[in-house]
Amino acid sequence: MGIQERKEREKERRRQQIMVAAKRVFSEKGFSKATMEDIAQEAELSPGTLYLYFKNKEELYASLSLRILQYLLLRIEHVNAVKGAGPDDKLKQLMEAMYDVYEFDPLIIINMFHLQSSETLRNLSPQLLEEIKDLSGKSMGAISQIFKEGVAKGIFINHHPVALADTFWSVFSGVILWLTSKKLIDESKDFLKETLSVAFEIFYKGVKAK
Amino acid sequence: MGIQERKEREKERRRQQIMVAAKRVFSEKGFSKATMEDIAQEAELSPGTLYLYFKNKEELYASLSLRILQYLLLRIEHVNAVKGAGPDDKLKQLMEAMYDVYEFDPLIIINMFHLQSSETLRNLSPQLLEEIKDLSGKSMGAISQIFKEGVAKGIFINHHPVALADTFWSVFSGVILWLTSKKLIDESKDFLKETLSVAFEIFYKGVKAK
Amino acid sequence: MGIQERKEREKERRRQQIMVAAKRVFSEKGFSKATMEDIAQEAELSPGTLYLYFKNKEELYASLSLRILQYLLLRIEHVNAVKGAGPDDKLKQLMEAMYDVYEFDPLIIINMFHLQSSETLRNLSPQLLEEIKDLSGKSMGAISQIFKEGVAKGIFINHHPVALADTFWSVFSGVILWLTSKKLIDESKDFLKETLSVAFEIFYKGVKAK
Amino acid sequence: MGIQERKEREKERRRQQIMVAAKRVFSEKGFSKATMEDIAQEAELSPGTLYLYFKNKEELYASLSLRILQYLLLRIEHVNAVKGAGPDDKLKQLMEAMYDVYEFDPLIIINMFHLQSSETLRNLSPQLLEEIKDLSGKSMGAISQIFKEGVAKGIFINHHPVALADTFWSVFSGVILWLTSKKLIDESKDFLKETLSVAFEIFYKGVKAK
DNA sequence: GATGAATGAGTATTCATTCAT
DNA sequence: TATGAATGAATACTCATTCAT
Repeated sequence: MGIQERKEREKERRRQQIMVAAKRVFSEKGFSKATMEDIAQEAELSPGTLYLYFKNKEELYASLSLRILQYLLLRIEHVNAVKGAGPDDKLKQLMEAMYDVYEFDPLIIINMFHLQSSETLRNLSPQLLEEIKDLSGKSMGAISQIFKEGVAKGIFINHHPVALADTFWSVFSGVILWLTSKKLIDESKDFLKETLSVAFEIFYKGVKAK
Repeated sequence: MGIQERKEREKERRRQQIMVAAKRVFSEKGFSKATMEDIAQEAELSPGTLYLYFKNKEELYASLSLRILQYLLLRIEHVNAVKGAGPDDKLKQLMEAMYDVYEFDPLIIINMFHLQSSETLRNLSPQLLEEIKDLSGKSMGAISQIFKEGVAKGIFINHHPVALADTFWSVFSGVILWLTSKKLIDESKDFLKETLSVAFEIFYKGVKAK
Repeated sequence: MGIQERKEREKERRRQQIMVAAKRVFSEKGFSKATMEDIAQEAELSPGTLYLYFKNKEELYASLSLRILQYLLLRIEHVNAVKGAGPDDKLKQLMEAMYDVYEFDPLIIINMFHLQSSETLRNLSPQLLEEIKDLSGKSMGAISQIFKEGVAKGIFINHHPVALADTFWSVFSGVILWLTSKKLIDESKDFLKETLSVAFEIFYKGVKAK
Repeated sequence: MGIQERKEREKERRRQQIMVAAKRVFSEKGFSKATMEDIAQEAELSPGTLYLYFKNKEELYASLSLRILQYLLLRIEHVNAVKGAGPDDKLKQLMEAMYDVYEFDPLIIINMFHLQSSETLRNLSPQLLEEIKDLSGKSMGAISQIFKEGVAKGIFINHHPVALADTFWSVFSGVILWLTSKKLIDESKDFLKETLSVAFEIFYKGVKAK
């Protein structure tokens, strides 16, 4: 078992090593332009080895999303679990959590969108697909929960919590993508943070009842 | 002259025919997965013919953006030109305009983002590139103008008009992309419209001073 | 018949117009890289029109050779026909004739070689093929005739006249191609003439008996 | 080390295998008409494999020239290095060397000419380009050296050694090309050898002083 | 005759994936 | 397990040739 375990750990280490390399390469070139050769080189492995750990290119890409989704859920649940904090506070903390997640892996937004391609989904193993769906659902549920409380207590405007959660996520991803497209992010992280602040301030003010 | 003119029109008709086909195919498969063969088949033409009207795949794709950008600018300028309307009204009309633009061509957001790729830009003819830059700039300028007025009159919160315009666009594109990724748009246009309304309402309330 | 004749002449004029353009384009780009579109543009005609006068690209190219071969034969026969001139004189005049032919159309050498490609021959009409073979044979025969006389009179070394004729032609084409490959011709026509002189001088001295 | 070495040798073997196939195919069809598919088939490999060993079609073609140039230089330098041999002898040996080179690879002439195309040069890697230029230069230099000696000793006519070297090469390539174009080479190697002899004899006699 | 738009077969090149070692 | 050489299907783009007008 000790041996079994060590092997298991070693295997996980390799997966991580590949994913780190893949993240860098996908991040720089995008999914289509990045080649498995690129990733193998970045990971200092041979192309063949990649296929020992990931079924194919799509699954390697998707597994990146899985990791970030895990982190996302962790952070959001942590916000939700704080005792004694009102929806107001939680919303603010949620904003910060989202920013941290983005810092942890700026690809998060692109990942989330790429994942939806039916072509991509077709190539994933059912197990991975299931995990991703599960994590996405839980994350959105946790965000909704915050809004549910706020609406229930009359602190937030009377919209369906899921709609508010969707809108919250939209604002966040919209800002990221917009700034990315304007090439403003690479030049200045401060600018991104500031713009996100403005966006959230507006969102926050707009969300409050009365 | 009649002949010259008719030929010109015929040529334009073909361009449109190809663009309509391209829009469908790109829309379904995305830029990388769509092949020129696909588009030719959809347009009921041979692959070679596409190249009589568009320099290459990138330029065909970009020309789709050009058309939508033209329509976008038209609508925004129209909003701005209304006499006697306050920033409040204009903002509401701007929201409606954006929705119309989206209905005119749902690919608008994806187009805008794809366009930024430096690889893409490299392959465009300087003329087309110039036109696109010009139109994008003008559109964003027109949106900023509305916010400039609102801020100047103390109706909107005191943020830089360009920042507000960016945020406005972010909210819009974020909602679209988010719902697209959830495959909710195809299933229900009403749901999109409603979600956009919620998002804009929140944005609108958040933007108002006091 | 007047009408018939005028049409005939008009048709010939067009053929010439196309051939002049083709010569320029082939000369600049070589056979494979030159496109029918290029030639049509140079001739200020449409691509389709080219096919009214020439069966295909190969035949257009071959017809250029035909013209130059006609001129070549004319010049060589003229040298041969001079009364009272000895083989010595004739050889010198032959050298000059060759140079004139080259000036008339520098493509002559390349043409002669390209023509041999079995792929090319396959695409020629039997009639054109026959004409070309006929002209080539006659030209080489006429050159051989000069050497035949020289050998018979003991003025030239005792080699088979055809071998000498082949060698003569080889020296000429060899110099042209060699200088072309060194890009020396375009830069200086004088250099070509001088090098040809040296080559012919050597040839001349080597050819003389004793 | 043993492994490293064996791999290296295996790799070189593959390069040779491809080059042999390429030589055959280019030889038969010429550069433009030969396809990479043809070559792959001849080499009993897949098209993709060719690109593991050669950057592109141009470079594969050029590498054929490189090999023949290496052999050419080897032979010429060997002639030049013979102690006690006069320019006369060396010239004769040079003739034989040239013939051997031709037998080693009959494509030599065509290769040399194709190489000059600026289009071709553009597609070569700088390293390969440099090697080719270097070898060509050295070969011509070595030939010139023989003539330089002959002229200095008053054995050869008083022309610039480089001019004589150019002429020598011209005669050689001219004969080859001319006979090739007449399809005489394939039918009878003896005929080529004889014609080359005649040509070189003439050249030799013409080159001698007095 | 002349046109030039349309064709579609042809080709170099790339790259995800496999498999013998 | 790991390798990386080999594969071969896939694809953007070109261009000689045709044919309706």
